[in-house]
Amino acid sequence: MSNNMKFNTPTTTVLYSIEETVKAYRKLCQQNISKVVPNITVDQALILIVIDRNNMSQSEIADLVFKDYASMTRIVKLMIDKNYLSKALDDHDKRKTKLKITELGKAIIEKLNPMIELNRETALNALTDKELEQLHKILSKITQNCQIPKK
Amino acid sequence: MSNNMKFNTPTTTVLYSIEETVKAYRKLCQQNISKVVPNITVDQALILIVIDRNNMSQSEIADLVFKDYASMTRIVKLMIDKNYLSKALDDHDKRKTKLKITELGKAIIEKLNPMIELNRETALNALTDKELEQLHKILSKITQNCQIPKK
DNA sequence: AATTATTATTTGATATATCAAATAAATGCT
DNA sequence: AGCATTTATTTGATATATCAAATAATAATT
Repeated sequence: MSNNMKFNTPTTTVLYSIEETVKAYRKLCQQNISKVVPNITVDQALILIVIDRNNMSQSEIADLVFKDYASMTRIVKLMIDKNYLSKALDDHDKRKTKLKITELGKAIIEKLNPMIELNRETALNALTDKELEQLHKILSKITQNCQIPKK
Repeated sequence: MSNNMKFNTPTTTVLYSIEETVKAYRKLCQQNISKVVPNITVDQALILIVIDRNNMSQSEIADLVFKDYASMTRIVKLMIDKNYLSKALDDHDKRKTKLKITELGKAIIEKLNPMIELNRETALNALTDKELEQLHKILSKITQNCQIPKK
């Protein structure tokens, strides 16, 4: 009821402040990543690392990083062009795509790792474990609330 | 130190879960907004309302909603094409743009308002005032941590 | 007043988001 | 086996994000 006392106008709504944070974090990440690997985007960097750590099909990876399949197709294409990735069909299911990190890709991941760690530490500086837990819990609730039942 | 125990891989970092929430909320908003006003995007809807409530120049509005000026230019252009907005030069400073809501725009805002309220309520369902405060506080900290000093 | 610097906005180029429709391969059904 | 359905990915169209460079108007400086 009075829940929204301070969150009443569009400019003071949750989305507003959450989105502000996301944008600030992405900007920080992009700037720092560019210092160690020019010509790679935050999304590409994340996807590269996720592919490296998970042996999954393209759309499973997409789900993991919350990318639309169409977006994923295009991001992957760009990374193949830059020779970070290569693509092959899954032997057992030729609809599926298997993505492999190239040597160049692996070298880039090595460069990225410490910077990603730094970015996280920078963003979470002075946050307590408790706060992180709270944040996670609250965000989960909101995410849950926003789920649209698919019929 | 052990701060990151559970937040160690890229897929479990803050950005990850914050971005998940943002995307879920945006999706909900878009679906609901489309029900009352087809052919408008979440961003356009937000900007329309913010323009209506604030008598500011284009870039001030952009700052308010965290849009890049270039993006703002294009969003505004689309909304002018759809006759939601009109544009005029500021009399005292001809570099500045004054945006005005058209009659059609005003009618659309009327349709949007209740849905925006509903979206917020849906997203924040079952969240306590305390949680909202915590969320706001934690997000502010992170946003602050991510600020890049501009020289 | 003329020149330079700053500010507001735009444009170009490229990356990503999203929806709908198209493909192609695999599965399920009869 | 043959056909309909589902699944994984792609393509097209449009919107937005971001950076750099361009414009145009104002402000500051010499």
